[in-house]
Parts: sequence; C-alpha cells; structure tokens
Amino acid sequence: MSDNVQQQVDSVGSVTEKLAKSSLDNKPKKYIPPFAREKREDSRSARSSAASSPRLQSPHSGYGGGYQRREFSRGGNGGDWSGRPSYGRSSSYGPGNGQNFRNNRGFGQWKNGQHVLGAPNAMLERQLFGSAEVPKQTTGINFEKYDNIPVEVTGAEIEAVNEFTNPPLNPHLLTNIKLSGYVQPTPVQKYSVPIVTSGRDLMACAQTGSGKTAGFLFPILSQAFDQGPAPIPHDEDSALGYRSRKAYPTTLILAPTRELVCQTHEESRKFCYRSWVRPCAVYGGADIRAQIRQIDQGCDLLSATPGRLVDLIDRGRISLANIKFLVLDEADRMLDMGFEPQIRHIVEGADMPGVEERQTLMFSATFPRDIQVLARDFLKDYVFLSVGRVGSTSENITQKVVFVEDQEKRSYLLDILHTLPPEGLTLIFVETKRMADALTDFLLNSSFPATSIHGDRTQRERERALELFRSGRSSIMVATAVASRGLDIPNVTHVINYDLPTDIDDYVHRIGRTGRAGNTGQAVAFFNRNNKGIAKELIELLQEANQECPSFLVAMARESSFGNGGRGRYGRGGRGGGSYGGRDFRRSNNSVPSYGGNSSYTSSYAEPARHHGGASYNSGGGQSWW
DNA sequence: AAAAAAT
Repeated sequence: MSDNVQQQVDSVGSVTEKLAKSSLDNKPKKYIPPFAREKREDSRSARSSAASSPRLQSPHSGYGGGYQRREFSRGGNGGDWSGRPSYGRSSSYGPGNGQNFRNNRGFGQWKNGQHVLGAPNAMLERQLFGSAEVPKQTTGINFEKYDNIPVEVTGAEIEAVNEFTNPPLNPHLLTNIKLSGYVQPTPVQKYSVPIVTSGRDLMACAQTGSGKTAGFLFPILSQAFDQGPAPIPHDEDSALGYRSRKAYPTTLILAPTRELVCQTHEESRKFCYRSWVRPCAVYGGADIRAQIRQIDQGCDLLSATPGRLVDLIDRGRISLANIKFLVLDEADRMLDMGFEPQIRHIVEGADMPGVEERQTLMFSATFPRDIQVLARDFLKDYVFLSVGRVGSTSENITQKVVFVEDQEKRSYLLDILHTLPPEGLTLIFVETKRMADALTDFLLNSSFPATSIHGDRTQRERERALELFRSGRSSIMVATAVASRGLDIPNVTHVINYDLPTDIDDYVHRIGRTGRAGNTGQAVAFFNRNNKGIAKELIELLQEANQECPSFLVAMARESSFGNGGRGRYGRGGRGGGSYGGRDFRRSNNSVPSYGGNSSYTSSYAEPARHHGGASYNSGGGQSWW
C-alpha cells in the first residue's frame, strides 16, 4: 500500500520535473514556479501549485478537503484518487504552519481552540491590497459625504458603531480592514455591524457602492475569527469510515450575476487573509471541476450564483448543514431573473438549517410584494435598515436627456465620444446583446478602444472585458443589463443610455455606475418615441434630482399618459425617492403580506419616502408639475 | 421584450 502511495508521488514528481524542464527548454530564463507566477486564474494556479509541491499547507483541523484527501490516501485506500494529478499532495509531512514560503497561500488555521494566523505573504498582499505605487482602488470609504446620508433603522434600538475597533470587531479582522484602506465605517456598516453582531436578522436597502459587502462580511467574519469552525456533521462518507467529500460552508452569499459573485469573493479574500476562514466562489460558465478543486481546498465562506450552487449540492460536493449565515444579495434582482425556485430549493429544499437556526441577511433595492413574501419566509423578526444611496442620483450625477432617432444614434454617439476627455471611463448601455456586439464593432472600426459585456459572451470574455475596462485599457464598454446593477467600477465618469431601459429602476441603477465614491458623473440618455413608456417617470426623476427637463419629454409623457402609459401605481417598484430606500412595510401594515388577492398590494407596499407622495402614482391622475 | 442563469 505504501508502495502505491510512493508510486503516486513519483509520478507526480516526474510530471512536475517535465513541466519545469520543458519551460526551461523553451526559455533560457529562470524557471518560475507556478505559485510565483502572476496569478491569472485562481483555479489554474491553485491546481498547479498543488501538483508542484509535495505538501500543501493544511487547512484548519478537520475541515476542508485538502487535508481530507491526504488522510485518505495515506490510509492506503487511495485508488480513487491516484489517477488524479491534482491530488498529488498525497504524502504528508504534517500540518502546514504557514512558514513555508512556497506553500504560503495566506491562510491560517484553527488549532486547539486557537486562531493561528498564517504567515504574511508579501506577494499576496500586493495582489489583494495593492501597493503604495499601485494602490488598489478602494471603493467608497472615507469621505465626509457619508455623514449626510440618511439612515433609517426600525425593529430595534441600535447604537451605531462609528469606528472600526475591538470590540465589537475581531483584532485580526481589524488588521485586514486596515490593510484594505478602510478608515471609517460607511453608514451601512455603522449599523449592519451591531445589528448582525447582536444576532438579529436583517433586511437592508443599500446599494453597491455603499460599503454593503463589507457591511455584512465584517460582522460575519468577526464572529468566525472569534469562534472558529463548527464541527463537521456526521455524514454518509464518515459513517462508512471515509473522510467526508463534502464541503460544509458556514456562510453562504447568494447573488444574481457571476460578476457580482466574483466581486464579493474578491472582497472576502481581502478580509479572510491569514485567517482560518477560506473564501470560495462558485458560479456558472466556468469549469466546474476547477471549482470543485477549489472547494476541496477549503470552503467556509461561499459566494455563489444559485444555479451552479444547486448543481454542486446535487453532486454532493456542498452541504448547507453547517450554515450559520445566509446572505441574499440584490434579492429583488434575483427574483426578477426568475431565481426564486432555485433560491427556495437552496434555502428550503436542501439541508440548510431552518430560519431559527441561522442568521439571515437580505439586501434589496426595492420591496415589492414578492420580496416581502420572501422576507416573511426566510427571515425571523428582523431589523430593517434603509440607507440612502451614496452619490445619490440627485447630487453627484448630471443627467441629460436628448432626443435622438434610432438611425442617428451612432453619429450622435461619436459626437459625444469625441468631446470626452481621454481619462475616465465611459459605459454605454444598450438593450440587446446583438446591439452590444454591433455597436462595439462600430466603435472599434471608428478607432475607439471599446469592449463589451453581455450574456452571450463567455465568462472568460466577460471577465476580460471587465478587466480591460477597469484598467482603462478599454476606456469604453458597451453593456447590456448584465452590468446595470451591482458592479462597482471606480472611475466611470460617463454613462450613456444609448437605448433607454423600459424600467425606470434600471435607469437609476445604470446611471448609478457613475458618480460613485463622492465623484461627479455625467449621464446622457438617447430618447425617442420608442421610449415614451418611461417618459413620465423619467420626468419625475429628473425633477427630483434638480435636473434639466427637456420639453419634448413633457410632450411625450402627455402623449403616453392617454391610455395608461407609464406604470400607474405600480410604477417605480416602491423604491421611493430614487435616492432613498423604501420603508419598513411592517410599520404601516402590521401583518405579513398575504399571498392571494392583490388588495394588500398597495397597503403593504413600501411607502415612497421623501419628496413625492404616492398620490402622483395613481394611474392617470394626480396633479403633475407640467 | 430582453436579459440573466446549470449543462
């Protein structure tokens, strides 16, 4: 049996040698081991570094697949794995202590009830946090604008946490927060930290860019660092005397788009640095085997899109039995995209602990009835937190609406692009994937550095496009709805609505891609007859934001208001004032929203906050300012 | 009506 193992190691070793040799042959340069190469794709580098080194740093005790596999093979019964080079770390030299540079992946471990931090890794630090020369863009911290942002908390008396301190936050987490360049909590963080720390469920209205992700990661990780991993449940594999093949994450973060999952994962990696908590991301469009390998190397804090997660649960690679925290990010978006069945399968149909046994945090920009129903089913006696948009539509963004016929859009766009300063990024929204491709081609032919992102591009292409755009190598990105929400790209100075959306909420989200982090932004929209459906709501929005309102828009709105144009009382999805979130509907309506019968619709609907009363939404009626 | 998401 030990021969078996030895053979396995040998074969892996020779493969590694060959790899090293061939790269030496090709290039007389010094061989750069995989772990030292510029990281391109997580899974790939993780895989090759596993193959190149006989041992991988052990995860915390009894947790995570890397350790399990090794134990398994050493037990001699390694037939299942012997053919798989990715598990070449089958011979064990004992648990890693983070001191071996080659295997230092910035992880710590939990040992004998103690949090043992991994050794610092300068390279990884640069990658995660940037360096003095190339500072990583920090998203939305640290400016006085934050003080004016309205915050509403209902459901509990909560004392804001105005500084990052211990307590309530774990000291190691504070170190990582500092490394990330976060100096002061944003409004959402000031409240989400104490709310979550106190053990309450949370329903929050806060957009990306408000520090929302860190807002839920901080209290969750702080508790994880303090308390260590939960014991693995006894499962089928262990009942048969094997180590479990499943990962048992303690935190699950669900988000609607792959990009959002990646973004959350990247944030998580920063704050998990050197800790025992291993962040992990799974989403569609990428090689599932690579993701499974990643899961095997530890999966404590899992970011996922619903479809891929269901797949992995069905394959028995992930169990939710250990979930302590469930986060639903952009919940309204997930429902819009038809994810409810999958979400319910994950939350209610798998082995996730019940609502009383876990802590659930839900983020949503709007509070239509289906969200309220979801809240009723998934949350227990929750605290409602509503935070105004940072860089709200009204203040930081100059909005312009121009009348442009479809066939004139291209030349009009070129006119605009020619006037733009070279620095700064321009995001152009179109309605269809085809249009995104066509327009990108056109721009490239016109010598503009453009790229595009939409759902028909492969995940690799999407990530590359985003990277090109973020880095400024392509200062123009043409996008469909996939990029309208959630994506946090600093330095977007212009948003052009080449095609206007039919949903005014989408419009708000789109223009919210600019004017972030206290900067100002410009938004231009091309309007023509085809868009008269949102004329009325657009006018309301412009008025509210103190923006110029062209007369053609008024005429168009009047035209469309005959025969119930606009969206009547359903309009604006309860988002309220455009810059401020909805209210806790439980206040105005004591009972939980009921299913059947739409009679409760308006009454249980989130009240519009601030400027406009619900009156102006009554279909066809209400006094209008024009 | 389009887009997104598991293959």
